[in-house]
Amino acid sequence: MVMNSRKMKILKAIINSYIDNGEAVGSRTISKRYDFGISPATIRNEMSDLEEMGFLLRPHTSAGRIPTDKAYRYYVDSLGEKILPSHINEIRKFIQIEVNEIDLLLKNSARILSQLTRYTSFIVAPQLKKTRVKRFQLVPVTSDKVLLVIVMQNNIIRNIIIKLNKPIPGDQLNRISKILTEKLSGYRLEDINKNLKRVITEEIYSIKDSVNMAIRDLIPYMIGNLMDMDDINLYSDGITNILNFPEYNDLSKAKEFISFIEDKNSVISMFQTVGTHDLDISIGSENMYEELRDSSLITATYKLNGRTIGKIGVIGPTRMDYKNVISMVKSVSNTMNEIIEKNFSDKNKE
Amino acid sequence: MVMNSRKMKILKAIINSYIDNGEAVGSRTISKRYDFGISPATIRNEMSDLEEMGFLLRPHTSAGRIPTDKAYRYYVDSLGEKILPSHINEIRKFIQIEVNEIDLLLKNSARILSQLTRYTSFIVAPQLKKTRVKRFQLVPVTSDKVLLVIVMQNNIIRNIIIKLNKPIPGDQLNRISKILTEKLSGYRLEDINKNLKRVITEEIYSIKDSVNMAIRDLIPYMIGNLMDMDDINLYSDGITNILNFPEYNDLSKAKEFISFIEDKNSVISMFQTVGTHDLDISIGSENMYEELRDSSLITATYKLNGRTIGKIGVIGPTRMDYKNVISMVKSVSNTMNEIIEKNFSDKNKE
DNA sequence: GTTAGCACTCTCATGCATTGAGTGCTAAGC
DNA sequence: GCTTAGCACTCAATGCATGAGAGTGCTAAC
Repeated sequence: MVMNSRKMKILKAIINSYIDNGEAVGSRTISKRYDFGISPATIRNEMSDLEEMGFLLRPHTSAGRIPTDKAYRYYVDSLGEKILPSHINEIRKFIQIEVNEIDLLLKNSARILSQLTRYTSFIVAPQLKKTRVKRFQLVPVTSDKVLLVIVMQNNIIRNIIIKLNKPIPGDQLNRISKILTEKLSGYRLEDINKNLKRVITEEIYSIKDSVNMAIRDLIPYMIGNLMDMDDINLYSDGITNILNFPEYNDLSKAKEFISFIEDKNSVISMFQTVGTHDLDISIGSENMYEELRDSSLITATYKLNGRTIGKIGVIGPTRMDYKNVISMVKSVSNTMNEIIEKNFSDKNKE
Repeated sequence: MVMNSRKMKILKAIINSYIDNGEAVGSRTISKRYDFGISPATIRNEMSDLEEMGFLLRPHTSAGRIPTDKAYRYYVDSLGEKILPSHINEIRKFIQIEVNEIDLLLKNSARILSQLTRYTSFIVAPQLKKTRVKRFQLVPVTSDKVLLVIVMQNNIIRNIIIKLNKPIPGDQLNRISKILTEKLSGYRLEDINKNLKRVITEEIYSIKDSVNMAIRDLIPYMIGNLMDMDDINLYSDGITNILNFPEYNDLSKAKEFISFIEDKNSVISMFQTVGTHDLDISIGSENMYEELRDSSLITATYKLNGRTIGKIGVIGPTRMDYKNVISMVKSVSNTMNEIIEKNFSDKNKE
């Protein structure tokens, strides 16, 4: 049995109809709604073939047919690269081109993505451990606490509050900040923590300066805290959107799904199983996780200086409006790239 | 008709039973489960009285009776102040006594509160506008961006990134930070923004110093950004917990509830309608919001230096395990107070 | 004042027949 | 040989009747 253009037309019609209504479609429906110039009986024959080929299945004898994961895959592949970004203006307006804090950008992007698609959106924040440090600044808070502000080379900023055993005189903090910046800028966060730990410590310890003792006191706390800071951050939005879809009218199913996507760790490892292309689509059974066997996942990346620094994604039922969702995911990722480029790229290096 | 001790015993038995099972309770059930030494028929008479008094109602003739909001109110009032905090160790362990960032404390508190109660928890973060500033520190980010770190007198820290028109030389930033701290520390954030805006501006403009021009450039941006920072922050957790309760098996009801509590603004204004006691309870129809007519809200406050700075709350069905929830809300609020006292109070003033 | 007995009410689950959508097959038509 | 009208068949969904079960109110006896 081989696919031909008429089978293809019918398959697409079935998929579109099913995506619209969520109801199994029969031969008469297709014949009436689309004017293919062939009778329901003929369509029945073709549908029977498509079923044999694994593109359709019947929930039960007297229902119509619904597309299989294979059919969605075929459909999505046939859409190809033709899908254009859309809603660009809406997205830009909502996300704001001028955004200074990357966290806000990610949060807003997750929100607009879930609002546009009506599905659940996720955004994996950039991991900082591979990022290089540009500057340290210590700020006194109380007698036994200092704030360590870290400015990364990509202009992302992180705060760590460090509790000291011995207070460091306030007037020494600027001097120490300067030394830390001199000695440590350009290193990756993870290197400061691991490999270079000893080297750096020695180098800094050897400083002939009045603040030597204060630094000695500070360093261990700093190293301990740097890594805590870097757990992967995840933004999500529209988790309860799925309650609007008939496939989750079964509450136990909805709960299973929600408890999966509410678990930060499962979602993060889910993101690690998908590809790393600019756009990846994972349909139903293609997902590694049992809990997502009825869901599709559309992911894209966002970049800084050409390097992927994070991922965004939308999860919805396999009966998903792929065309639109793909286009929106593309748009949001493009817009994010543009904004990140503008606000955080190397061009802005001091 | 007047309440007597037997009626009271029966009413409490009915409420407890209904809280446990969520099923209307009949006279035989009470007679069997509790050994009151009276027959179902007698209980029936008493129940009939209680119904007349407005404490019970029947969903339909052949069902048992369920408590009204008035009954819950009576029940809760009769619990009085006797309820003791519980789960203290669990809470402390989870929240961590040593917490440096208040945001983390709030997030963790919301989580443990929803996990313990199995309902939805909320925490309203402290508003900063009434808080006084302790220190400013500017940190260079790029040539056209500086980071303004604000340390409040309660040791809460906020970052604002300010985009400049004219770059400020890096070596002037520490000097400017010092001037800003000298001139502005002790003022409330809102005063810096509003009333004192002009005065402060003039005072700072009058500084005879080489950095005068830089400050003139900075101030307008700073003032514009200060207020943005202060939208009320809300943490919530366990929103989907309600799906576990039979009263929300009706999906449309669940959706109505979820879309209400997912809307930050409704929740914040809801918190503004409840009392400001250490503990407030709002049962079913006592709530101002139509969407909460079947829900109860238990709120408490948390304090810093004896002044209420925020609220915490739990929302669940009116058929709520009041005794336990009240006790847990009390515990969490107590633990928060303790931690805040330890880590953020005036005692830690420099 | 308490309680056993009883008629009554109402929901819920079950079973059964009906309906309707959809299919596959066959035979006739182009 | 492809297309299609006709028809028997299947199966979920719907509606309806029925009985069981839980609970009540009332009455009369204790």
